[in-house]
Amino acid sequence: MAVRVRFAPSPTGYLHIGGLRTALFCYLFARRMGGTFVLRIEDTDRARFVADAEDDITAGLAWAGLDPDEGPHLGPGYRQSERTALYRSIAQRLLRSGHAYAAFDTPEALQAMRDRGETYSGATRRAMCNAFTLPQAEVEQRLAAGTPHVVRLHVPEDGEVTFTDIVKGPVTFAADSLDDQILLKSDGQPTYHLANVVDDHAMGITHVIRGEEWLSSAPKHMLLYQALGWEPPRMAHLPLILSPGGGKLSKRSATRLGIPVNVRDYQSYEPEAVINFLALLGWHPSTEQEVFTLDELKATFSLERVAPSPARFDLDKLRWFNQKHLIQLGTARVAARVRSELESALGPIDPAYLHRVLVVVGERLMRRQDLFTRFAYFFQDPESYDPRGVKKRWKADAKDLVLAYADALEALAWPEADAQSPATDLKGAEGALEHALRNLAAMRGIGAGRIIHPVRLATSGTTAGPSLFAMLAVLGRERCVRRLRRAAAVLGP
RNA sequence: GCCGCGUUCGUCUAGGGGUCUAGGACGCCGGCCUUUCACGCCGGUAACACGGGUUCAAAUCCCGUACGCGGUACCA
Repeated sequence: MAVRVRFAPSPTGYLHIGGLRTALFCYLFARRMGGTFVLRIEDTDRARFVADAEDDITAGLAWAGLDPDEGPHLGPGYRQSERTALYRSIAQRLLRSGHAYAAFDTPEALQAMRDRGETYSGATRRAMCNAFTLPQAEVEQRLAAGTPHVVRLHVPEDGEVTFTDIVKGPVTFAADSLDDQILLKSDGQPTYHLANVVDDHAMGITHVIRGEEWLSSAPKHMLLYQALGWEPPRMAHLPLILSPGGGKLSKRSATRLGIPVNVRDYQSYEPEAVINFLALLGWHPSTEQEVFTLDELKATFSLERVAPSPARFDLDKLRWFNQKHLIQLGTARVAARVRSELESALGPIDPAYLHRVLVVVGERLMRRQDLFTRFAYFFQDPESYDPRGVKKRWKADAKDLVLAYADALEALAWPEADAQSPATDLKGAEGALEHALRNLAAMRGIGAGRIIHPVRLATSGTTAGPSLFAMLAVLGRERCVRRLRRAAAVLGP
C-alpha cells in the first residue's frame, strides 16, 4: 500500500523548531518510501487561532525545503475548519452506535471534579450529568431544545488497549486509566482527537508520525478506530527536543541561551544545516556519516533508527553543521543568499567583489552574519583596532613601516582583478604585494613579520583573518593605502 | 498523586548476551602545519543511573528504586 504521511500543525502560533523536526521526519519517511507528504491544518481551536500562523508554517516548510504534495495552499479540504460537517456526522454515528454519549456538565462541575482529583472516566461518569445518569426522555428533550452539551467517547470500563509504536515498541494502557475524551465541543467544533482520527482515515494516512506528547492519547485514538470499524494507521511517536538544561525548550529559556524557538528566527543559519542538525537529533544512520544533504537524508532515513529517548538541543553542534554546509554550498550560492541583506545594510556591492571576499574568507565563515561582524572590514574601513593586537603587534617602528609600505603600494604595478570576471585570479597581485613587503623588510634588515602584523592590524583592525596578501589583494590598492595611512595617524608611534 | 515513555562520555549518539580494556561526532585540552586566524592532521579528557536477579558470560535480558520527560483541558 502506498505510504501517506501527514504533518498536522495547529495554527495557534508560529512554526516551532520542534514542529519542523516532526515535519522533517514525516517528509523524510514519505520520500524514502516513495509515498505522499500531506500538510493538514488543524484549526479547530477558535480561541487560540493566530491569523498569520498558517502562512508562517507554509513559509517555514518551504524555507527548509520540505514541499508538501498536498495541502491547503494546493487545494481545498486540508483545513479542518472546512470539514466540520464530516466530524459532526461521524460523531452522530458514534452516538448511535453507543460508542459516544452526550454530556451536559458545566465548566464549574468539571472543575470541581478535577479538584477532587478525578477524571471523566468509567469510574466517575455515573456521578456526572450525562446520558448515563439522566432519564432518556430528558436527554432527548435537552438535545431537542438545543441545550449546550459535549459528545464524549464512551471508554470501556475494563480491558486494555495495546499497540506497537514504531519507535517506542509495544505500549499498553489499561482502559480504566483513560478518560472519556470529549469528541465534539459544545460549540460544535471537534476536538483534536475526533478530527484527527476522522481525517487520517478519510485521507488514507498510513503512518501517523508525531511528537511524543501524543503518546498518552494514542490509545483513545485506537479506541476510536475500533469503534468506527476502521483500520488504524501505524504509529510513530517521536522523542521531544529538550533545552540544553534538560527541561522543556520554552521560549524564555531558549532565547536566553541564544536558541531561536521559531523557525522564522533561524534566518542566520542555512536551512541545510538546520535540517541536518535536526535529522541527527534522535535519528542515526547506520554509518558514521554526519554531514547530509536533504537528498542524502531522503535516501537513507528510516523510522526504525529513531531513538526512543528525548534529545537536548546543542547550539555548538548546529554551528558546526552550519559551517560545514556553508562550505558545501560554495561561494556562488552563499553570495546569492547574503547579497541583498548586505546591500540593504551597506549600500551597493560589486558582485565580483563580494565573490572574491567569500573566496578569501573561505571556511572561516561560520555564519552568514560573520560578514557583518568579524569580516565587516571587507566592506567598511575599521573603526577601531583590537587593543590586544595593538599591544602585541604595534611596536615603536610600526608607524614608519606601515607608511613605507603604503608608499610602496602606491608605486606598485598592481594587477587589479578583472571586475567582470569573478574568477578571482588574484595570484598576480598577491605575489606583487608579498614581494613589495619582503623587499621593504630586506631593505630595513628586519623580519617580514615585523611588517606583516602591523599591516594586518592597520587594514583589518584585527589580528585574525585570511592570508594577509590575499586579503590585501581583495581589498584593492585604494582601501589598503587609505587604511594604512589612517592607522599610522591614529595609532602613532 | 495517577498513567505512559525514557536513562551509554558535558552534549548528540553507536552498540541489542561473549568481538566493549565501550566506537564516532560536537565541545574542551595539548601538538603539528602556518610569521595571524581558520581548515586539516595527530594525540588527550570523558560514559554503560543505582540495587537485585537470570546466565559459564550482561552496557545488552527480567524485576525494583531513583531521576528525567510527556499526559492527566469543551489546547493542540
